[in-house]
Amino acid sequence: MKDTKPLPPLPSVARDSMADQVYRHLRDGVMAGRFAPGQRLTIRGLAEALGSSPMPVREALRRLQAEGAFEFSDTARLSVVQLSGAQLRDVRDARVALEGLLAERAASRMTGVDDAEITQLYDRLQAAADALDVPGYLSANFAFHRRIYEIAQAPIILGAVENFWVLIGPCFVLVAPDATHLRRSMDAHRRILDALMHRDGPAARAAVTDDIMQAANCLSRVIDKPEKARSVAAPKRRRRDVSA
Amino acid sequence: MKDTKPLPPLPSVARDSMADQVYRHLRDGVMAGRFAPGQRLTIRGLAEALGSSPMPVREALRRLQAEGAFEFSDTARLSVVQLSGAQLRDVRDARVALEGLLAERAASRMTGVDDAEITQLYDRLQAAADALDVPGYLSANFAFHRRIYEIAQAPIILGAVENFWVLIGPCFVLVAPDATHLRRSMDAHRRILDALMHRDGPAARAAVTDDIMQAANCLSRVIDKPEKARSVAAPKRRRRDVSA
DNA sequence: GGCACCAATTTGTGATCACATATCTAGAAT
DNA sequence: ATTCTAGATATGTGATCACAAATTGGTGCC
Repeated sequence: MKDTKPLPPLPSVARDSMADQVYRHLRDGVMAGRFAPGQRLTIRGLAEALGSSPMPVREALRRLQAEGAFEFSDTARLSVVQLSGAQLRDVRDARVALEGLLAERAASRMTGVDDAEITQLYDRLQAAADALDVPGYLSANFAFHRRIYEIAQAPIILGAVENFWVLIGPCFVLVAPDATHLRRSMDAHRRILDALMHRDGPAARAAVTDDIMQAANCLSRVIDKPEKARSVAAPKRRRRDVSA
Repeated sequence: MKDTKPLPPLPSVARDSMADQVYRHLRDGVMAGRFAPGQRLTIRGLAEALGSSPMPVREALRRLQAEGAFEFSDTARLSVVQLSGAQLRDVRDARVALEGLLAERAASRMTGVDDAEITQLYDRLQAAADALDVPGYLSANFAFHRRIYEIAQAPIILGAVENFWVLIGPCFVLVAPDATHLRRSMDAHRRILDALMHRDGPAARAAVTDDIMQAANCLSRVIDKPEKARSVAAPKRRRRDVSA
């Protein structure tokens, strides 16, 4: 009769409002390169695609606006942020500084359990690279780096780093699956893995730096060059928002 | 009769919605240390204090949640984020990395016009320090650093740095006006100023690093020590939200 | 006196509506 | 055929309401 008390201690699954779900969904989508730079979206359109009312979408978008993923134009129109070449270099430099810090710290805190997990994520990354699966590669790449940085036990810094990932996510829709780039990238990842296994902080920092620099070089080749590839950002007419 | 066209070109003041105003107001308040760590707030209370409906406040809070200034607990209760000692050290390290980068870059891009502006902001900072005016000092301090970093022309990185400032803002309500600390801080600021005037990047980075490290030391003395000072965060009863 | 229990209030969340403005679509004039 | 214009539609913003969960305040029981 009075077993109404033993219930409260249940995990409570950390509170997951609809706005939170929409937020994570959109954020993951941005980081996985499912939105093109400059792409126009609408609150109502996203709400319909996600099967919710506009309200949770509004709140999720405000968060993503703060993170720099989306922007509201002067005329209050919603669009995916489009980074310039200079801004892309800023992100690169900031990433080198912050992720280098995290990589170095992670190397000194690695344990045997971490070795196994990191290696497993590395294998998944390799598989995505072999399959030339860009979205899959992006997800696996971020998962690989995130797991490493989590070992550094600096959630605040990791949060800032993830914000930068959100910024560069859309840029990757402009780059086609390039075997050469993927191979070079995997080379850097291999060096990151080795450095971590040897608990070599400076080497881990150097490898992460190379990885970031190389990704930036790859992106700089397609940014600030309004040649083609714009077909992705502006599909002529009917720019109905994506369902992703 | 057809003078409806010549109007559009008006400045349009860059679109300033009520949600934007509330956002800036709260953000400035947090950075100026007008909110205590852990302080409980309510959407309706803030809306009433700011003379708006709950709607703009909700959207502003979502942005500030993304920046880490406020948080919604498991039970969806709103409060000012309270950084632990470890998190404070993370912010310190990230600031050293990012602000050092910006300071070094600023030193190489300084012009005579910048010299005058920075000097002027330095004088304002000195005045606030002499008056032992903590809120005024905080505002002047951030304005001084922001102006310097703007010269580095890396808005993306500056945005990330300002996010860190938002995080440490509330901590400063716990620290009383300390003449010793303020004097030491002004010493670092003096060195920053000198380095910039001599266009000495490495020296500017070193001075900024010292400034950040010293501020962190100051804060670490009052964080993670639940002695008193909690009277500010929890005014016994009636924790009606502030009007600031 | 302390503690458990229940009613009243508070509060975040989601939904819906009204409105102003921007954008789009058609139609007409040249 | 092109361009300009006016009607129609689309869209972000702000306000209000309903609701469920949580907090609070008081009451009585041990």
